[in-house]
Amino acid sequence: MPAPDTQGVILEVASRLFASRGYDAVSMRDVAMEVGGTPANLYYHFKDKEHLIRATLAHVFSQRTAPLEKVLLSGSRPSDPLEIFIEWFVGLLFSDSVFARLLLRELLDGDSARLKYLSETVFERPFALITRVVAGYSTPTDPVLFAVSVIGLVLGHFQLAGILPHLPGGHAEFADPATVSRHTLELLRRILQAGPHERDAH
Amino acid sequence: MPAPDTQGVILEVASRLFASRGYDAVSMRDVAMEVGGTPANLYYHFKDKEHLIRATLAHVFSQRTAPLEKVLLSGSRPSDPLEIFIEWFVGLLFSDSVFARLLLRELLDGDSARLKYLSETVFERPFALITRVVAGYSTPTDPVLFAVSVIGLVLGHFQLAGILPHLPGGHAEFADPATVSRHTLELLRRILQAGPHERDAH
DNA sequence: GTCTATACGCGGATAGAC
DNA sequence: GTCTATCCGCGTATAGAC
Repeated sequence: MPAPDTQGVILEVASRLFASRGYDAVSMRDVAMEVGGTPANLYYHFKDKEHLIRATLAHVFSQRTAPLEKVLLSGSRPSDPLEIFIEWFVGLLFSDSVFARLLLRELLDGDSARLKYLSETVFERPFALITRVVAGYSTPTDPVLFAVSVIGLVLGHFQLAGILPHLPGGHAEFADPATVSRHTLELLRRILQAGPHERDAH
Repeated sequence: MPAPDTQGVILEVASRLFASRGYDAVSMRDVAMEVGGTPANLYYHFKDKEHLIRATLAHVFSQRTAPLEKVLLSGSRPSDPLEIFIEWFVGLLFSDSVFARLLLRELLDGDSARLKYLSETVFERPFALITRVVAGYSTPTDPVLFAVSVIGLVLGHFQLAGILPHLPGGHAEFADPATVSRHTLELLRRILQAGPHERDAH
């Protein structure tokens, strides 16, 4: 077994806490306590709280998006890449709340510098992959813009899942991954088939 | 002119600060200072911070969503209700960062009790209205689920607007309201036209 | 690497005068 | 209604021993 690897343990604990409660609501004391150490030791491994946050984000985002490349290549032949992506992304969001919540936190509160940093270090690749996937279809507008729609649609469904049960007509099943996955795919297929380029598609 | 109305002033200031920095990062002192008063006086008007937050949210959400009913009715005839809604919602999100950010904050961090409270007091009506709008078209699946897609799609575009300029191919114009509005409408129209119920629509 | 001890300001919240 | 004064715990961060 590998050495205890304190840094890794800290990042795991921090990612869980930051994701569920937010950066401000989680103190260095909280993280240290749950790691089984002291705040002082955290400051040995990370210069300050901001650096711990950045390291946590980079760790989680890069780790979780790394499989995408493989997933897209190794899909079973009959399914199309868009389906593979949607199912992977929906599955990730709904099953991995650490990833999901940290991502939404950054989109909401990440300052421009942090977003730029994260884009360059981790998001560029996966976003380019998704753009290339949708570019394989005959998109009604610019593929990049359409990629944003695809990601946004899934993200939106995930976010609304929490409030949906309280809204009129909002059955709980509308907020489950299988439904979201099937439904968004259905919508996207209709868009992809309805265009004037229909003949060239597929 | 109406009386100074301290409560209202507090809510305005609080909504601005909470929206931009988050609840934890804004102290009662911060709010008091910007209001031109003291923390003690805030506690005269609101039991504690949690109550101030709830009052702020209810204030902002109900105020901003109130016009929706009128907007949907008074649309110029040639445009369809979905277009009216999309343009209103996109415009609201992109022009009113207080509303937009508080909404996203709640979807992310609102506990179930607060989401239930907000749903019952302010979101039920607008959501039902939107559901009814989309139900006027031949939606491919359940109208409620489709309403979630419509809201989610717009919300997703708005959220990604902040990071888009840093991503490959992410031109700044893709993140502006006019583009988002036009583009999402284009997508939705394709979905609405592609269904097997096409003949019955419109 | 990890600890103990500690500095010091800021946080929510209340008592009681005006 | 609004203030001054205050309590007290918790926050980040560091010094220095082990």
